[in-house]
Amino acid sequence: MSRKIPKPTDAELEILQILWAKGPSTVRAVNDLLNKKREVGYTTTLKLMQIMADKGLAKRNTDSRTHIYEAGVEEADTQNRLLQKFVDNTFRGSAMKMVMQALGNHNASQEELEKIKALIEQIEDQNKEDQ
Amino acid sequence: MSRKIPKPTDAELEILQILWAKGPSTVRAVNDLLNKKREVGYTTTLKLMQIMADKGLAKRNTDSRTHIYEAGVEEADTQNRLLQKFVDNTFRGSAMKMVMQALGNHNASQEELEKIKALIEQIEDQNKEDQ
DNA sequence: TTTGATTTACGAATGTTTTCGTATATAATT
DNA sequence: AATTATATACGAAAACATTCGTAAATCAAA
Repeated sequence: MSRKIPKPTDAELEILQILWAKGPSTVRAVNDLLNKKREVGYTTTLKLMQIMADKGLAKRNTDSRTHIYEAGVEEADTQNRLLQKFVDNTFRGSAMKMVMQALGNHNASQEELEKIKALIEQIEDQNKEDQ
Repeated sequence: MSRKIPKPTDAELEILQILWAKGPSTVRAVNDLLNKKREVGYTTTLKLMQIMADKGLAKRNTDSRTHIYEAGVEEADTQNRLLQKFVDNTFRGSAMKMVMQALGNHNASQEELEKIKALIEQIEDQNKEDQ
């Protein structure tokens, strides 16, 4: 059993963001949060979360009448998978091209730049070891 | 006239990549290239390219019987728009988080890292001027 | 207990994207 | 000229994603 968990759709990703940020939640709670951004019917959210549970994108606890849902996939893993696909589709696989564009567009603070520099140094050290 | 050009779908983006890379092309040429990656029927590609022409995502020259299509949107612009949306959806708007993940995942060469470092310095200089 | 509120389940309508069959026209080949 | 190959046009089927109405069950309040 246990088939491969599919790529979340946009609406599913929106819900995953909430589950990742808030942890185990009711449909009501998720729907309330969604409605701070845009209008969504309760049963719409319910249906999506049921589908997500089917797909394995979410887990649910049905012990009490009010079911509790939590993310069934890890945030970093999922982001990486989506990132990989996005880079392939949009930047023809060139992660570096994307990074350059993102850096160029975004108004990076000094603090952020320092973090990136630190990471780059780390990678450079790694590269040296690999030689 | 000239209404807003919409975000390309996945299949449309795949075709745009080819048009960006190869320049003006026939449906046949695009379809052949697509088929190196996955099986697609000729009329499927044709239909998509016609839709893209309708939307403004592609331009076409119908002078000869065999129409010539070219990209109707610029590569960098389109990538940036899609990047913005992707960062919002997947990284809750944090471009930096995404950059860090991309750098971490990807096996960056020394040359690539140098480019990024150069860009960072450039941004830092910019930041200083802004003070 | 009766009424009203909240929840899940189910199915179907709606909307969008992708795919392709068929018809028709034009060009190339024999 | 007749046949075959290649092209566009059109429409609709198929696949997928989103939305919501309605019913049934459970809980809370009057």
